[in-house]
Amino acid sequence: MINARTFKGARDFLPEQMLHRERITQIMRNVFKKYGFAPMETPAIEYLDVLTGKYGEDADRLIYRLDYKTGTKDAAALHYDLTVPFSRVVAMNPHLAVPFKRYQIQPVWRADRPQPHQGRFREFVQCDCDVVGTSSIVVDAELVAITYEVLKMLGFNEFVIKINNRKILNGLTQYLGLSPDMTGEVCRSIDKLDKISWEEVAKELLEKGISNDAIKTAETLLTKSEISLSSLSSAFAAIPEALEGIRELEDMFTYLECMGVDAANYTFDLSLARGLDYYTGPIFETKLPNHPHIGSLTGGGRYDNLIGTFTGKSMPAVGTTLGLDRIYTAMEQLEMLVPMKTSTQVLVANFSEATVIPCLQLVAQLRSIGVCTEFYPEQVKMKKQFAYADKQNIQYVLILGEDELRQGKVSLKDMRTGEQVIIGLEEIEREINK
RNA sequence: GACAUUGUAGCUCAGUUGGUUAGAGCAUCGGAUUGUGGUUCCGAGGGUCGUGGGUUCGAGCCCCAUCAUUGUCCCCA
Repeated sequence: MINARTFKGARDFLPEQMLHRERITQIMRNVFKKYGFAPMETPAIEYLDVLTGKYGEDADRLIYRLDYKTGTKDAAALHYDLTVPFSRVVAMNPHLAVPFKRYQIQPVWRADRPQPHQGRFREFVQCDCDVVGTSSIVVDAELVAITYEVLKMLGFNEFVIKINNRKILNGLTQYLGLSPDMTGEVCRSIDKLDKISWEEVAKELLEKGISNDAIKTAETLLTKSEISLSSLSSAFAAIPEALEGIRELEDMFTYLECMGVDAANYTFDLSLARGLDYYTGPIFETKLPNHPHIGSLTGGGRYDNLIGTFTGKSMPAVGTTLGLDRIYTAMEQLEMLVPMKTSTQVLVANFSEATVIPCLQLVAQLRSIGVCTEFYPEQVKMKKQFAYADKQNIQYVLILGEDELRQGKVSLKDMRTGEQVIIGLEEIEREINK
């Protein structure tokens, strides 16, 4: 016998999960389309060299390499995200009308340690929307607006979209008198500020060889609960790159406000870093402040140099990912998902041999007017059929038995209230839509 | 990859200083005079106690190994 089991970090989704997941992605699709994004897909499998060298050293180790022909030019891997494959597509299709806006919903794979409670898996679904071909910060703002709109529609209230800019972080490193190649290290440490105290971060920075002076300087900027962009711009007055980043964010916030995004749900956060190497401009990430153990729900940013790694010519691009599994995990833990086992609204009971034909005609009629209807396939006790409806959370049971057939009527029971009425066929639709 | 945690029925767990035939709740299935669920009552099935060694007259319990789990870190959606 073979031990039936799922691969570590991968999951099956039964109907009660899939109904929710489909609802979530449907909301996303609708919002993406409303903002002018069109669907796209890329293969799950890519040549290894297409993927490597874009994410940073740590992340490269998490790419799922396939054993197939290792060490050859054909070395392959499962895609680690959807942004890099998308960039490859853009590089291969130079005549795309820009700005090109696409969304893409597919599983991705990462070879790290699963932590389901935090919403971390090896196989998980990313829902990306990206725009290439424009440097306008308007689209960066639109991506944040999309994130806001989707999360609001799903019923989230206490979420924060943190926004920062790689240009500001580069400026910060300069400001601290550190060499540019320290930016990554410094960012990784300060990024932890939402989880650990400044003292612990400072200790980590010291271990990384950052001078005490630099740490002291950093402290004045990072330990203010919320440092404003304007106060930062006076601190960074002599650093042109940082000033540019600050201006971009000021514009972004203006746009967000006029698009009606609630300021309670987004904030500038100097400590937001994001690990992926390819980001160049604004970056953003959504967290639930009351549930910090759940990783970021969404994350994205501008990556103006990524497509250039395939073409040699840089091309502005910005995108964000909505993490279906993170969102789902959060909704599960916050008890935002009402139990659902089926879309069926009406179960027609199978009373006897003599009523099968009229029942099937009734079922067809209900389906033709868009009512999701099931006919119980076997003639078993009513008790069993009602118990099935109950277990499946089907709201209505319809009986067309011999008595009803004689009267030309049906019995309709509302399983939630327990009420049962005898009505004519033409009244069914009105009754279940009551 | 580092540290910690836990492995007993499908699930959640009891199981005394080591002592007969390993228990409960939930879930599943069947029944309570044959046209009605979610409440109740009765009954049934289901476990080589993660695996392999060792100690012992005797191991679910003690020892060693191994596999797996879960959590934190790292990093991320």
